[in-house]
Amino acid sequence: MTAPQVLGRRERNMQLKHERIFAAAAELFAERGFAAATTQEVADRAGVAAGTVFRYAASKSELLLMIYNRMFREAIAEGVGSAARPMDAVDAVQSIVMAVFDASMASPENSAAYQRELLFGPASERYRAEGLAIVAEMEDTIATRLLAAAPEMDADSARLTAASVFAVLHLGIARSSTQAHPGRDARQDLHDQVHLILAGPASSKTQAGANQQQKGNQR
Amino acid sequence: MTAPQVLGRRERNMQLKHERIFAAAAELFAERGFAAATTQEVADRAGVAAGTVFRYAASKSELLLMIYNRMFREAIAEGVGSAARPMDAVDAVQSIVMAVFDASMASPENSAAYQRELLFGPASERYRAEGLAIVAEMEDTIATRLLAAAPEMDADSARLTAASVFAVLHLGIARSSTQAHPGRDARQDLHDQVHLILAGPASSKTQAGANQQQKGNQR
DNA sequence: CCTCGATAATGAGTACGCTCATTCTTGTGG
DNA sequence: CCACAAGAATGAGCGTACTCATTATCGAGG
Repeated sequence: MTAPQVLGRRERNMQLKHERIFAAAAELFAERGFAAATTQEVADRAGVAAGTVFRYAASKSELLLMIYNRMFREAIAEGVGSAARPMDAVDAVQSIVMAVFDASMASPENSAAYQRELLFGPASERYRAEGLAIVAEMEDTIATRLLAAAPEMDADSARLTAASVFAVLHLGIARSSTQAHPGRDARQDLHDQVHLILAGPASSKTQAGANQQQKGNQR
Repeated sequence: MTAPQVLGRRERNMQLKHERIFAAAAELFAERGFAAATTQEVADRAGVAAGTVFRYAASKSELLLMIYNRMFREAIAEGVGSAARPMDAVDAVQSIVMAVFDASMASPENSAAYQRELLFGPASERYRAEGLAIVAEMEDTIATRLLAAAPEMDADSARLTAASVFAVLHLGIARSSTQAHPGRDARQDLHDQVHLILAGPASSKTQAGANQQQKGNQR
């Protein structure tokens, strides 16, 4: 259905191995967590030798990036989707941010590891570059949305504001795994932070107003 | 000979070893970078066995946290100090943020590693907890300063805004080591981001304008 | 079909962070 | 001064991510 099968056995096998390794890693990370899973286990489950894993991913982290880049992209798409209907720009950005955050909460520990590897890992690696490109796209989308709602704003401010929104999202995901602020509702805090960044302190009527809005009304 | 010697040889030796290990780690990380230095080298330079290092620091990361917590604290104090004279609240926060950022630029790679370990490391460790407390203090200081300038603002908004400022600083330090945005001036971007967060999009004229603004313009 | 160059796969080897059973040191009571 | 308990120091050993010389496999040309 896709391309004509000009693939020889060699390329075919490589493609299958790539898929098996990817799938094995995804399963193991989901079952036991990124930190606890070993590359040997990934190799075993994929039915390849230990060294073979590293012909398909430069590092263990790259396996995580491969897997979560997809999740990240899909969450953004979902958030953009629910922002499609006419909507206040702030709410549109919120729906993107909260979609990513909610997706992260499916496995907070692995998502935190993803954020860590994405932003602090070696830049040379392929899937990290891909992940950073997704971040850049997300920031672009947000900046564009802000500009559409406020054409008098200059482009650089919109871009920097979008970067700040991502920074807050990044730290929100990071802190959700390590219970740095145990008493707080991380989701609500993130929502309020984005609101404060986009609408400014002046526009927040009261804290109660920002804080008490219904949990379910985002999307 | 200095303090009253109530210490036995035992405690005295432990104290000296702690200092030697701390100093050896600081030197090695400065010379070769955190990632390249090994705990064996730290032990050798401190004149102790490999295992002894781990009686004084729970992990290699803890060595880094020990060292950079001090730098972080001092940078904040310096920033707070230069914000002591009467000053616009936005500028006061800027002086804190930029002091930390500038201090980080003395060794961007290690500072990025510090941010990584601080926010993503295991919470149980002693020096990480200490570092997080410094972050909390910094956010408190910023929140208090914002409230002083705008008493009508509610406390939670100030706190969340301060957290956003830290998030942007954190990511700024992270990106300064990995050249994620090569064409950009990271310092200027950080400055502008803080300005946008604190003063809101409406008040920003241009990038240059944000940089060159007068000190006296009240909010 | 056979040969042979290219390259994919292998798995023992390496480096390094960290552990822990053992050894050494210190302070104390007799 | 000696014996001994507490606990600090040691360093060989372990687990794991990653490497690389060697081996297995593929595909093209004869």
